[in-house]
Amino acid sequence: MQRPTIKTIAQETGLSIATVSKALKHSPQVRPETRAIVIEAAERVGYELNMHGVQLRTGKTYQVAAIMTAPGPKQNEWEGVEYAQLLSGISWALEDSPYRVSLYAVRNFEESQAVIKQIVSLKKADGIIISGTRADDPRIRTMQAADFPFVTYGTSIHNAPHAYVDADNEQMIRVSMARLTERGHRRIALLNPLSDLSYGITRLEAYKRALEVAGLAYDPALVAHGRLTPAFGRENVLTMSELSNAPTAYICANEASALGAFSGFHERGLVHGRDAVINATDDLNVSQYFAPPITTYYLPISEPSSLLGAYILRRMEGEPPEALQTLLMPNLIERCDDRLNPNR
Amino acid sequence: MQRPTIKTIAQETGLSIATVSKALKHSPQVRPETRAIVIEAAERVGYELNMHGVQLRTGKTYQVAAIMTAPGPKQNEWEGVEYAQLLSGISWALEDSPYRVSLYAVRNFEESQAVIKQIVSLKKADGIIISGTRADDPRIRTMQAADFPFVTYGTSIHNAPHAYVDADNEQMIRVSMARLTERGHRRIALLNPLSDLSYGITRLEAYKRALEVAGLAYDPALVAHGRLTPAFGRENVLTMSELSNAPTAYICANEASALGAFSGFHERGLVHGRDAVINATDDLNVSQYFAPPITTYYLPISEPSSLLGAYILRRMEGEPPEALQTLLMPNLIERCDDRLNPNR
DNA sequence: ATACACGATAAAAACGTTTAACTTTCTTGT
DNA sequence: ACAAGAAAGTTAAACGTTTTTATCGTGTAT
Repeated sequence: MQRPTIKTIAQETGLSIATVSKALKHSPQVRPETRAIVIEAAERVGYELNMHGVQLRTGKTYQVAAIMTAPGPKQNEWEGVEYAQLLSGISWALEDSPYRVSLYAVRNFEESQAVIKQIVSLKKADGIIISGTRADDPRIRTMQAADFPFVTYGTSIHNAPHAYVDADNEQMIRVSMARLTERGHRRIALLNPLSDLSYGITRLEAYKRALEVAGLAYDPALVAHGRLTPAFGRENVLTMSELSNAPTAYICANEASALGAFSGFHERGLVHGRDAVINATDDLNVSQYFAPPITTYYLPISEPSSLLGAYILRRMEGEPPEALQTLLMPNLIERCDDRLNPNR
Repeated sequence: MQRPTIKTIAQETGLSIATVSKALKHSPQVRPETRAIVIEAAERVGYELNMHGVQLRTGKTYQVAAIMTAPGPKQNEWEGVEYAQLLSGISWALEDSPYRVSLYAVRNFEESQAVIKQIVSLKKADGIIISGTRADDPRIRTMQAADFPFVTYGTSIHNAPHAYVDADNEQMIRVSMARLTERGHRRIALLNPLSDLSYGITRLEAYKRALEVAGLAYDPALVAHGRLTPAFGRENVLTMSELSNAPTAYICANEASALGAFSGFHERGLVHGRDAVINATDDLNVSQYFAPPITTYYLPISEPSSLLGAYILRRMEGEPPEALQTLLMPNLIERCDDRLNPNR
């Protein structure tokens, strides 16, 4: 038994395939009664739209490309793990639409650039979702030049307006810094993502402004940029804690680097809350299981991810990008007093 | 300017589209000289195969469906994070093929069953990769009944032979247990995945056999089944450590539950190496950053994931499933002596 | 010389859908 | 009563590819 097509329904109902097609798409050109007949027949024979026919005819792919930058197969660092939740969130947001998530894993920025050019020029998808945006991102320019729908996870600084979702990094750092300086911290380290990433820049600038407000000097030795792995967090605690004027607080850009920072504490014999404290941003809700639990900004990854999915749908329907821009403010979870206490 | 098709090449060369099509697919029906002309013209005009035409004509989708079971959007536990690396590994394995990874996020087993039935009956993909296999897995039966190519991450126990990749859980538990009993442990807790999962059963049975070998009694109070979140690890340490005869070693099925176990230690004031030890399986290489680092079985997730990709390709080409079965043995990394030492 | 096979190419049909253009029937305003 | 227009269908073409079948020389055996 062959899979039924609109032709099957046409024969079944005595109508033409054109009418069947129109009826199924709720075209006003067909009478409600006729439509009812078609729908009934469709259900009776178990009809399901064959996307291949649609794709060929319309040129639409009904694919949303998710570009996932992950380090090569050989590097097995704990990095980018939040991508799993990000992808499933996007996937769920598209659930009731005809769109599917098509995965493009790339190793680095250059590859992502090449992949995006390909998707755009060969129209391998109808929309693109990228992350890891740079201050001036050439991928964004590529997609804008081709008028191709896309949403970014992360803002850009020098690009023309586009749809994005991001955490409010500026506010996070501002509040974090105020809170720490209030509690007596004078030497605060910033463990930041790679310096070409847009949110790295945002965070650094907010950090500098906060120092100024608190009347503290900016010391480049307390700022590190790198891939946000546990190794990165560990290395920097090892180095910075040896400074003559070591930091008493570390602000980690994610949970992985925070875990690594703890590892550095352990190695150096530092006690959290006595010698220094760690604050972090966490979108996997894992910092509460650290020993001790630490103060974090928590933004459940499901929120930005479902927004990304919703926004790409609306973008593909032609909604202007200006209406699709959101900065989400993570929740401050104070698991720790974060004042240094010499008796601990 | 329109995108060039085989028709463009046909006009360009004066050949028919049939010949062009055959030439491009290296059919023996066309002379080498003719083929050379076609290839040259194709490159000159920048021809790229349009998959939609192929898909409609051949019925092949060139999609590999990756079924990803992740808890619903509302639950933001640190679970399933290794999926990101798993997906990127699969995606890379398919890189040089015409196949793409199409993501299907599901919330639970029932949904995955429904999704698989749909993919199989509506031929929404050419192959399927699933994980979280059960002892007797109905999804496997569905796919086998339809003679649909698939590979599982995880073995099954009662199903007919199929292509799979898995870690060697039996050996892992056997060696782990021998090592711990050798070091004097008499009360060993097993933090296991959900009991309907195939590898949960494998691990439990290996655990029981190891107890027997060591002449130790099986105590159900030392075995827990559940979703492998940090919360799970923590809860079980909290409970088990209160037993009159508390365990001196915890074997955790993944790094998330191990992290949670540490959190339980901290809560109860237990010291790792003095009161008890934690061993784990880890495919993200994160246990080395625990404080202290713990002994783990480490299997870089890139290995099984690239195998999964390679196997589904071979399976779709018709290779029999019996040739595509691999148990990978993780590396034992001893970061800790794991003997209890009261002076620590 | 004639039939035959063979090698290389062309013609045509098909996959399932959408949509522009057309036809027929019915309604409506004058 | 009649032209104009709307409403509801139908016809046919098109998207890009593969594949079956047909065509046409050309070389070979009888």
